[in-house]
Amino acid sequence: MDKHELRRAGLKATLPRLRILQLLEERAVSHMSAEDVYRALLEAGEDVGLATVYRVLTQFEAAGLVSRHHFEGGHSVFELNQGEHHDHIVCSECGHIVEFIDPIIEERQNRVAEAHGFRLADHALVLHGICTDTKCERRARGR
Amino acid sequence: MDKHELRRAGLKATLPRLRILQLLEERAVSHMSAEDVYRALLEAGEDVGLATVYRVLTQFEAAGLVSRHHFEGGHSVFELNQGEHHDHIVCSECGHIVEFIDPIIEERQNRVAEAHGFRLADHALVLHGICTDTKCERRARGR
DNA sequence: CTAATTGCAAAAGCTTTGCAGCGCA
DNA sequence: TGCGCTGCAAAGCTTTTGCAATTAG
Repeated sequence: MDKHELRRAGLKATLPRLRILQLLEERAVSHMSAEDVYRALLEAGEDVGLATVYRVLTQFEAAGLVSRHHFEGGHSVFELNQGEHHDHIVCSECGHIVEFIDPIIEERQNRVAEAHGFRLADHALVLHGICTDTKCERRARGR
Repeated sequence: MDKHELRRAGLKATLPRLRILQLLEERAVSHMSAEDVYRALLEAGEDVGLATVYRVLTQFEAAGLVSRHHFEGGHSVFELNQGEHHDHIVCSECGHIVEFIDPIIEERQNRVAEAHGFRLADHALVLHGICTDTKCERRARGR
C-alpha cells in the first residue's frame, strides 16, 4: 500500500500525493518533469495544482522516494527511486533517456572523487550524446 | 590578439565581446555564470547589459570558444575552451568545482554510449559529491 | 554606408511562495 | 478539532527577445 510508504516518509496520505506516487510507479521508465506529472494528472481527471505537484515532488525527493535530475537546461525531471543505482545517457537531439550501469565507471568515479578530496554523496553521472537509435530518431522527427 | 580569435569565429570584434573574452582568459579556473561575468564587468567599470552577456556567451558557445555547463539547478556556468577535454566534480555543499580527466572513464563512456546506440557528441560528464577539502570547507562556511 | 551589435525593458519559461480554505488523522 | 495540505495567483529567477540607437568594417 502506497499509504504506508507516505506515512513512513512522515507525510500525510493525501489524494494528490497518492496519485503522484501511483503515476510514477505506473510508468516503468518514468523520467517526468513536474509539468509532465501535472498534465498526466489533469488528463486522468484529477484536479491538482501545478504548485502542489512541485511541492509534492520536492517532498518526495527530501524523503528519498524520488530523485531529481537536471538533465538539460531549464527543467528538472523526477524518477522513482527503485532498485539499484544507475546513471543516464541523455540524447541532446530528442531528449531520449537511457539508463545504464557500468561497474568500471562506478569504481573509477569513486577513485577519482577520492583522489580530489570528494566524497561521492549522490553519485550522479549524466552522459550527453546523440542517439542513433531508430526509436529515438522517430521521436526526434516527431518534435 | 583576441580580435583575431573573434574574427576567426565570424564575430565582429566589439568592445563587449573583447572584454568578456579577456575576462574568461584572465581567470585561470573560470566557471562563471552569466551573472558573474556581468557583475565582474560592471565592477571593472564596463557598461554592458546583462542581455549582451548572455548573447555573447551563447555566440561564443556556438563558435566553440566556450563550453556551457548546467551544473546545478537554475543557472549555467561558462568556461573557456582551452587545451584538452576534461570533466568536472561539483561539490553539492559549496559549489566548489574540480576538473579531472580519467582515461578509463573516458574509454568506458564511449563503450557504454555505443552499446546503447548513442554517439557521444559533446562528451560531458559531471560528478556530484561533497568536498572534504580544507579550502572547500572554508568556502562553505563563507556562504 | 550597411549590416551587425548593443542596451534597455519587456516577456518567457520553470519553480517557489503567500494565503485562505479544505481534508486527513 | 487542529494542523497539515491544497489551489490559486502572484512573485522570483534565469534566460530570451523586440526594438531603436550605436558601432565595426
